[in-house]
Amino acid sequence: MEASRPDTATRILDVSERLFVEHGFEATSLRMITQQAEVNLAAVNYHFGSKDALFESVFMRRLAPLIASCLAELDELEAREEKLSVESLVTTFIRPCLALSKDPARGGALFVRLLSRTLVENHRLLRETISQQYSVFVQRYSRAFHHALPELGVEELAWRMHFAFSVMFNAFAGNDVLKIFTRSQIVSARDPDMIVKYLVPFVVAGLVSPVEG
Amino acid sequence: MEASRPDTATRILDVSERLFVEHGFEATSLRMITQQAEVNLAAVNYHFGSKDALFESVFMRRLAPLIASCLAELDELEAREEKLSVESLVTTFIRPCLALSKDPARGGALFVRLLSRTLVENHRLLRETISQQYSVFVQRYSRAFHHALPELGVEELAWRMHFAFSVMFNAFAGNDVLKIFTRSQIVSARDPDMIVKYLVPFVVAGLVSPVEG
DNA sequence: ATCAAATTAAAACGTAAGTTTGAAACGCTT
DNA sequence: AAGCGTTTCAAACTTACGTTTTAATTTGAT
Repeated sequence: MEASRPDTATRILDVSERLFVEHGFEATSLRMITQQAEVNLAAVNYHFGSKDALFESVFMRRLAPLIASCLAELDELEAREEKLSVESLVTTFIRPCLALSKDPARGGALFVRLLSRTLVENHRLLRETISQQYSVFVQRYSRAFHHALPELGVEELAWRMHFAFSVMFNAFAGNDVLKIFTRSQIVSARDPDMIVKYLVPFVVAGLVSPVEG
Repeated sequence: MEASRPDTATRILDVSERLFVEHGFEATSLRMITQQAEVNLAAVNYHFGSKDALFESVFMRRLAPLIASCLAELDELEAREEKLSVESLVTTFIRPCLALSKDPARGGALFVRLLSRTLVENHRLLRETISQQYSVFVQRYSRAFHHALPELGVEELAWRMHFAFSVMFNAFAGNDVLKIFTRSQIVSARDPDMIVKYLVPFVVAGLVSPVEG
């Protein structure tokens, strides 16, 4: 028996996710999407209402579970340990990202790249909808890191978290600044596990480094 | 006497730089550009040939001097010191970025954001033209970091440089992952000098952290 | 002042975009 | 099998895009 063909809406979501990552939102046309999804052009507007609403659907399908996974890991860790290590905190974020990256059924590494693109493109969706729904994400991690690194002031901690999530995020998204300048794809030919092997120590070292006098 | 109005080509470049950053290449139309630059629609194609060529001009106007500044700092440092510290190496990259960020006449922080967008959008320009012209950039930094951190294997060093440039780059571009989830703009309300105060220690700590047994 | 080159201007061209429409096909309950 | 809401389909609509064209204007050297 063959794998049953997903319904129209799902086919549209899957193809859109890939095309939005490859070409960006503006450069991806509904005709490209519907052609590759083998559905009628009007199907997008019928099922989602508009191209903008389609984008939001593509986005939220992956983001909600990812955030939930991170917070679940955080819950579990806080229930298990009294004093949280920075490395274990970092891992609560990295493990769900890693799991997502290795699971083609959930879009694999595609969604992290989409998130990255969307962040840089500064979509209205991010500024409005998501920042309201998931502000708890930052709050939880801020509290946890504050307990793990009590010697850091709030400003310094905010910066270090900013840097830490920035580098983790771009690592999973495969955004290699240096590949701009060189053809070698050594780093970008990414085995997700390899990323973590080098990523965690780097991030932890930056987070725990002693404050300057 | 009033400031003389720049010539048409310059006005187009200035407006394009801002609009490409704000809306991206695809979402920026020649009509938006020429309208805000107060020039005729046909001026873009007359002076630059095409929208693609305009983008390349916008991009190279800033990139070439920035790269040159970094390499000049590197030259100067290598001529002055025998053994290079990681921090001084990091600074050869950060100082030109900082100078650029603080100089509105050269586009200020705009160009770093444009570079960031272009990287994520994976433009043909980056894959082809620039990687050939500026591969020396990566080579120089790779050699310098290898001398400063001889105990690191080539693979581990490549990853750490990848992470280091990633976080520096995103810091200057103002790409704050966490701002997705929270309205507070504490981190993003960026005084460039503040960035450096916290950025350098973070990056250096990650780069020099001991290799794991 | 003149003339050739460079630049600006207005208008139109062909194409592709997102969206809408109305009919046909389908699936399910009765 | 009939009827009805849901979904699919082909086609057309409006709009905006990048680009080209042709003429008007400005510029600069003789």
